[in-house]
Amino acid sequence: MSRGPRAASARRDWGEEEDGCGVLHVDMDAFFASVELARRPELRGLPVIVGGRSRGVVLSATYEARAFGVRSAMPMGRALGLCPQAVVVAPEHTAYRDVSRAVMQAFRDVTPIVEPVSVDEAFLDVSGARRRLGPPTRIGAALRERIQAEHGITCSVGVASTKLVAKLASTHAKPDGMMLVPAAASVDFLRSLPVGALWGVGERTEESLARRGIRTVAELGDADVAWLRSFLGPSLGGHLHDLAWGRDHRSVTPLHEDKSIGNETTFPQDVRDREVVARTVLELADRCAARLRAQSLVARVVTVKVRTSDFRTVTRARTLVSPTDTGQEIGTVARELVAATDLRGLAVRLVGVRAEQLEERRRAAVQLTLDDATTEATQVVRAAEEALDAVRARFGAAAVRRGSAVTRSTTTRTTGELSSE
DNA sequence: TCTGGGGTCCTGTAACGA
DNA sequence: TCTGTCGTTACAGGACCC
Repeated sequence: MSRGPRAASARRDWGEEEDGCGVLHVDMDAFFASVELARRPELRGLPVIVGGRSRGVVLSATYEARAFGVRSAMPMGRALGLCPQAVVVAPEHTAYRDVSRAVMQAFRDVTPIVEPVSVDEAFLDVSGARRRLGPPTRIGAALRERIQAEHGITCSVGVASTKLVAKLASTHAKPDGMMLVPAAASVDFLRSLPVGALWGVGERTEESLARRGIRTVAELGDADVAWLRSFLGPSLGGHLHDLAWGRDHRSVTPLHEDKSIGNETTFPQDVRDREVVARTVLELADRCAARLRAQSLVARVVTVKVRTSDFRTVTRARTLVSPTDTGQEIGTVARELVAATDLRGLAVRLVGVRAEQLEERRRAAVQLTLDDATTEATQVVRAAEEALDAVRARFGAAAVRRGSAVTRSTTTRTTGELSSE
């Protein structure tokens, strides 16, 4: 869901000239909630909130729920306070992923230059498809029709000359609309918006700018760049000033390499028992490692994240001697990092494990300079974990768990390091 | 109101080797 | 041998995105 604010008196019509407007931004409307409505038509017309457990936040909400002030990322308690009659649906991520894949494929039928931004949005470069399929707005309309027909969900499309403007245009077209911003109108369009609409301006930056009297993109553009850099930093200051004048040279790039892979979890209740925390860290490390292996990647850095009951977050990282993709190695390092963290006597709210500095396993294997015994031991561990990957692929993720990650009462049935259930 | 989980990127600081 | 400096790297924290 797009967070960016719109201008209160936003103009929707900026002209019809499509020359040079080769960038489409397609954004599903209330994606998770819409998929749920398509799966369960009896919910249509009702305020529906997709969200997690007691400590969760709103992941998505239908426009009926939004009418009560419900927004994404809002704590569930508050959302239900605003809209007590809302139907709360637990998220079904595999369903969303399936729809997402099909929608992305529909985009690729139009152009090979598709850059997914998240499960529910993507940029398309359609400048090469014009002769075959017509002007960008015709392509956008066809896509909207196809997605509605095949999946029963609506989306909004922004058409512009740059990614930033296309993205903002789709936000203004919501819900279930399309908006074209001709290249010549880009700067006027941008200047009509509040600064918070720009990518990279979140709550903090918006506040910082407001304190200095800057509330609109026009005011940002007219400000002195050196002055902006002095309090926003050299990178962000220059970048935002460029965006304010429509200078956005980022192209639509279909290829994307993961920079990190991580898993984290918030406990239903804050946890004081360090053993429970350690067990959870091992489970997260295993999930992380399995994802690395699935992508044939290895990681050189292991990072842990611990959030205490006062919502303070601490991260600790360690660079490994050689990159790895085994849960055992990642888990050992992660557990040590967590154990060495000073929690000031507070209970733990969340723990996370992340693998960083990723490289292809094939390439990393050539560079390994480990002695033979260590290499052999690592290979044995990896072979065992790969066997578990195969079991999980067949019988589900819960089919096998690490012995040390299982509570005492269940380990009585097991004898080895790994237990199956 | 009480704050998820998946990420990326930037910045400041400390450590280190030349 | 000691000290200062400079560039690089690692680490920690935080802002931001969906």
